[in-house]
Amino acid sequence: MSAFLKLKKRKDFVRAAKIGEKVITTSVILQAAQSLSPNSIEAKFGFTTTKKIGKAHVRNRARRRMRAIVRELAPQEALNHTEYVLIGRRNTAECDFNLLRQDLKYAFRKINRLLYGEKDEKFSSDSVDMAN
RNA sequence: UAAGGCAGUCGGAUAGCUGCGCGGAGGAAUGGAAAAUCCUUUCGUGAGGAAAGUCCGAGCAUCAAAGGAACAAAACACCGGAUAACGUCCGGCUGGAGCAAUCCACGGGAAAGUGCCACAGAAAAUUACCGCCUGAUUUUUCAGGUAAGGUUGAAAAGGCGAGGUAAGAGCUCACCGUACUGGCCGUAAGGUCAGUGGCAUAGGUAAACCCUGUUUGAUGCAAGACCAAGUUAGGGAAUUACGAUUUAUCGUAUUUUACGGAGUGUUCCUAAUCCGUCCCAGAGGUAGGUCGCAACAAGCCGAAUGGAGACAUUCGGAUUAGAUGAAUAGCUAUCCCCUGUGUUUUCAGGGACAGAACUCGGCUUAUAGACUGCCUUAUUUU
RNA sequence: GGAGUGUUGGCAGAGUGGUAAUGCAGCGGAUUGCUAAUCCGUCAUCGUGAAUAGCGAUGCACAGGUUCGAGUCCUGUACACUCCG
Repeated sequence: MSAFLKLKKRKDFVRAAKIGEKVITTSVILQAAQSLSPNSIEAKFGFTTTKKIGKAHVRNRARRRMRAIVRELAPQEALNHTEYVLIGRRNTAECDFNLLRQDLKYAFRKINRLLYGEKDEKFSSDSVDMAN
């Protein structure tokens, strides 16, 4: 099993886009929404790469790089009961990996603040503790 | 050595750490147990020559049977061969390009018919404006002959030269082209030699309709098969027969054969199937899952034999991708190659085209760079 | 994965194989004291040129082919859009 749970339904992706919050960086776009079902405790992730960013092998590469970073950052940055959607951009497949990591880290922190406000900072830190 | 042509091979390599899909094996948990799910350890394995475009041909599956006939629609088209099949491949022919090796060509039929050929031009298909010649008339016309010369155009009734004539004309002749006939060579397309016809068989276009011949049923793994949560539930009205009675209600049974109807572009045939009192539910089947589908194939590699070759036959050998919001990644080091700076080292940047989705045979398109073999031409040396 | 449709000036949109229509926008001029409306002209690109004159060449997504001649017919490529669960 992979280190994180995946989003599989189109419905979930659309909900994250419409209801949820959105943060845009130069290398990647992050969307997030609170999970509906009470059963799912852990954070879930989905990846989108449109035809706009390139041909099939470029899209594959972008998706793999995003997945690699999420695997690295998810334990520290992602919150429980939340569904995240990452959308690839034109330079996702080619840019420096460190830049991608910085962008995503920033995006995670900003979106968590937007989603839960300042109050839930504690909750966030709790989850980090739990993850650790 | 330089330039070129053809055929073929490869498509960065190695190591380490952290991870992912699939398969095998072991362990732990849930569970009465099995199955199943999930966690974990370990071993194995994990993109291409085009995986691409979806342009052809097959397997496979469904449509009652892929069975027959006609029509419609579509594709193909020099000749011979190869192949499971093909619009593919091989060898030849014809025409064209090149000094040559070699390359290119949808390359049947225009004397079955129909259409179209703008503008220009007398005329774009059974043509005659100017002209030339003869005769009449007379000072510009008429009748006849002619298709040499002129203009237009992409294209104007074989070309060129000589004879001939009132002027001309294949009218006659030589050479070339072309058509027909015959001999020889070739399986054939065709080649070649000889003869004959003067060519009234009078132009082009079939990637215009069409004609001739050959081939093709349709739909594509989102085909299709199986399991199946949830949801819904049941019966109601009618025909006929019988029985009961409250004489218009209830109960039970029935709606068979014959006959009619039905269906893959259309019509028909063969034999089979289904439906037939009607409506609706049920029969089933949605979400989801399993199979199809993962090591076996008209496949690949090597050798021998046959063949001019495509290829065939025989023998031997190798083989583990299998996802389904979809696995092959991230980082580091060393080497290799390219570009820049440049004497070199160092340094910096970069690594073509591109990602399996049921499986094969082709075609087409994209592709940095490297290598191998053979052939042609030119130059130099021996 | 599969099945189809399309691409024409800045925008919309016609176009039997034979001179690339038309409308809107833009630009120039007329009209007006000024503007709007109206009317007239121009309006793809390049070269030549003093020139928004004239002339020539290239243009209908791109590249080949058939034809005397392709926006149109044939083949391939690119891009855009639609449908099938």
